Amino acid sequence: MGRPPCCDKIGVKKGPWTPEEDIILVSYIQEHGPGNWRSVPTNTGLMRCSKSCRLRWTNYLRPGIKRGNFTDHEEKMIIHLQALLGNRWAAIASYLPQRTDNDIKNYWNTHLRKKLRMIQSGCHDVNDHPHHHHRLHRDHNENTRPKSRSNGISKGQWERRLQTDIQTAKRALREALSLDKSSSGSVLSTDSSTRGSSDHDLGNNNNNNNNNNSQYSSSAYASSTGNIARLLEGWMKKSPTSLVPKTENVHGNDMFARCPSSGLDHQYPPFEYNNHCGSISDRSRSHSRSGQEDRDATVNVGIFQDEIKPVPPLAMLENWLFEDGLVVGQGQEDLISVSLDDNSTLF
DNA sequence: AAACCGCTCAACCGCGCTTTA
DNA sequence: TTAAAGCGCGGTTGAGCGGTT
Repeated sequence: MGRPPCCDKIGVKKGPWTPEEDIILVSYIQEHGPGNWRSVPTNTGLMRCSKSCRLRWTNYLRPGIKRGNFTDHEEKMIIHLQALLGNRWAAIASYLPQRTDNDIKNYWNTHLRKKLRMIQSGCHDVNDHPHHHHRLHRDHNENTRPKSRSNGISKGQWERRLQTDIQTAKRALREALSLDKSSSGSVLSTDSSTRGSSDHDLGNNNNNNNNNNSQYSSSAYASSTGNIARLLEGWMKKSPTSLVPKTENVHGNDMFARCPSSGLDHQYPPFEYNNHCGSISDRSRSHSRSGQEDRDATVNVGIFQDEIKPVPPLAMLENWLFEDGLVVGQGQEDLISVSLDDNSTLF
């Protein structure tokens, strides 16, 4: 007997969420906090599956989410984190607290994978005009994520393969980024022409001044989402201290100034972000995947305590990536040994 | 102007894994 | 120990949009 569905399929609404539904969901979470999703449809009257509610919250309604154009820096972070971690989108998203794993996955699939493929194939014409390229092929073989789940490779094989993959990815990445640096316009830069009106923005601007997408167009629903965001903002301002992010902008455009997750920075984050490069200085090197330790670290931090996860020090990753073979920076061997010998630390 | 086509992305599904009671 | 609940992810779908013909 298999696992029962998270909800019965009868009478469950599917499809895009309406602003009214968003408000209902947000109001409920405002009162009860996220979690116990199974009870959400029951208690709110939403004709939605509990999983759908959770996804809607985590991907779109949760405070601190930035939507819309990815900055060059975010793009580069995604690229080299993907090279490091494979398609572990949640892990990657933990370094970009304003972005959701779904958002990053979509961005990777629709933009970055294509760009990297073109770069690696020696084609430098990476203008991302939608009509200059054929539809993305679903090339599943290029995933670097270990597929131990599906193919049952052993941990040893997994690690060797990961190490090989990492080396390959690092080479490719160095090439890509050197191309990027050598050109006046970033090779990997976000092509705003491809993003157009489909970019949804919660009414917040990115504080990256290098990002020239100062004007976003927004769809009707984006503005609806913006309304929800404003509703949340108001709620945050009047909420008890434990729930109130100590920032005037809960949607966190100033993530690098207030990090790790603006709007969530009241959660005693283990890392600080560098304002400009976005790197993370390690405040607490020793974190554990142990649930108890995580819980201990986030005790009494409010209703969003499940939304911050400790992440490995990105500065180390960056140093390792960019300085590999050039300068043996402090911590590189550490990182390699950590990542390959102590999975509990990195993963 | 309309049909067609390709792209984007929100949303869904299914599955395996982990956590919790 | 077990089942339920939740999480993370890969894969996919389809509406909406914009460019091309």
